[in-house]
Amino acid sequence: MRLATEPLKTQKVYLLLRDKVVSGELRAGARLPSEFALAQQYAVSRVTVRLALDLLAKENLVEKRVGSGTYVKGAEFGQPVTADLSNAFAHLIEMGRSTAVRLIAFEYVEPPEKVAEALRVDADERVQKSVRVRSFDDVPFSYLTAYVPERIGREYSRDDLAHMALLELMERSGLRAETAWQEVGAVLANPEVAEALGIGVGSPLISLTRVVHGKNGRGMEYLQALYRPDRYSLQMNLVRKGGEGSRHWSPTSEVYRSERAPRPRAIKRKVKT
Amino acid sequence: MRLATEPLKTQKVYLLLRDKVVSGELRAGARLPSEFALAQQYAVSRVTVRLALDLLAKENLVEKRVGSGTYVKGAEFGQPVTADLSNAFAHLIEMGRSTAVRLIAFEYVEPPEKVAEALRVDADERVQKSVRVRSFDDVPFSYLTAYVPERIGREYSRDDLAHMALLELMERSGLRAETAWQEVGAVLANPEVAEALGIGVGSPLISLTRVVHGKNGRGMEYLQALYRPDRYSLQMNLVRKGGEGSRHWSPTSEVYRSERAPRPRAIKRKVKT
DNA sequence: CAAATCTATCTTATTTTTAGGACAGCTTTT
DNA sequence: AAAAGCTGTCCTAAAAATAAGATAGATTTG
Repeated sequence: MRLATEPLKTQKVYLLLRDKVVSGELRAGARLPSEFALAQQYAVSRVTVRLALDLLAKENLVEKRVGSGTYVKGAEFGQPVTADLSNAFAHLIEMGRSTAVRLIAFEYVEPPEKVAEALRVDADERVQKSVRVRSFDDVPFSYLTAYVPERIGREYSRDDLAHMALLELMERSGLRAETAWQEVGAVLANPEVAEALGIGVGSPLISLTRVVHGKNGRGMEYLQALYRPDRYSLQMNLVRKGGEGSRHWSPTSEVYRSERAPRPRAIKRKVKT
Repeated sequence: MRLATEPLKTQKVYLLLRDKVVSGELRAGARLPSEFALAQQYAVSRVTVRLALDLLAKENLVEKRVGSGTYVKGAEFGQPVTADLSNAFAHLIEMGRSTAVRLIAFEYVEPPEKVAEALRVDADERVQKSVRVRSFDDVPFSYLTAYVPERIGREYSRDDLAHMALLELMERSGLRAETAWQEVGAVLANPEVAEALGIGVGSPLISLTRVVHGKNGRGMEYLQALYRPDRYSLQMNLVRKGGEGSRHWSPTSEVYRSERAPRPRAIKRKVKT
């Protein structure tokens, strides 16, 4: 297994500057301080600053102009292609349709403790574990690990899974999802996931864990989803409902942002012989 | 400015292992693979693995036993203390009450472009920028950067902000939030944030960006929140609404997980003279 | 009790990163 | 046109991180 990243100080300067650019603290078109000035500011050598800037340039966040300076290259990532979907469930189905899926793993295994608990499967029951990578415009953006009780999993084939959304398959089998719980967090990409998503090990990922229950309260699906935050984000609109005194907010929609930079970003990885 | 962190590969192995421990993939009491095995697995030297493990041990996440192995030291963070709140808005207020806040910055500035756009402030209008760190049990878990149009910001004092939730202050001034948009993502901690949250640079964070609009459609607040995923998570329950054919899901509540490990974790930082 | 396994410690060598500077050439300003 | 300031490139040296292996002592297993 290979661990590849930017060196230490470089990485740090890179992150600091990236933050300033992305957050908008440095506006589009603005010139960054000179490499020398930055070097002094962060108490590192010019070499280091230079490496950091090169990373930003490769990401298309800044532009270096010889003899002039380094400029923030914003303004292009203004209009992300978004698909506004009116509810969560349709969203899931839609995702299954409009994006390409690669099925990486498909097997029946003993469930990890957490999964067994969440799905409330019988002690001896096995679960179907599948790993899928979803892409949009040939750029992978999500890494999905799903666990489904065997009795449910047998209702569809390996091939089905590669073509249809999981919940859609379940609907087809007459199973109806009733309730779901989900949790959002952030994790770092491990080598396996990093490879599949074309990012560096240690990149930040959105983690979404969802447990779907059916009518009888038994678990239907345990999903662990990892998303590249630059390619996918969870968005929601909240509207205050009810009258004057009410403090109730209600989400109205979830938005799926597919794109930010126009072209598939080159896979950044150091390859050693 | 001083940049201090763990070395590169060490840092990475540390983060990867930490993730496995915190996420529960490695259960409390379980023995990690031997140092040698880990070294092979991650293709690094034993020295590196060792450094990473030492960091985990210092954090009290694992325990090293001479001659035996390294063990996950969990069991304490079994039951996250959760406060189940029935809606988003009350949630925000509640957060303001039950947790301690440290006001790091409070000033009136020209808004970053993004903010100006989102809030639709006048070209020359300034905004109040505040940075707050919220703690629970003396452990910081969120880093909040809020922008409020000056005319609204003047309605309350610096001191108010250190004691009450922002939206609550607005309500007090007779302003009502009507709609909001929010986006969830993941980012890496930069040195500033890392310092404030007591974590290492490059740790993963949940990023939540929210824009709150009032009645007239003008912006009231632009919030950029960063959360430690091990101390805070966004949870929601979804319930299918409507009859047979309906595919509508509706969130019912948001849950705030305040705690995971019992005691304030020591701030891990290398201090260089 | 012996064998196997594991962590602790130390040593040496190699690789990678960073520092610090010099200089050429391009751009902008004066 | 000259001056000032900037990036691109190259070089040398120091510092830091990592690799790889040997050995000692603790612990567990058979």
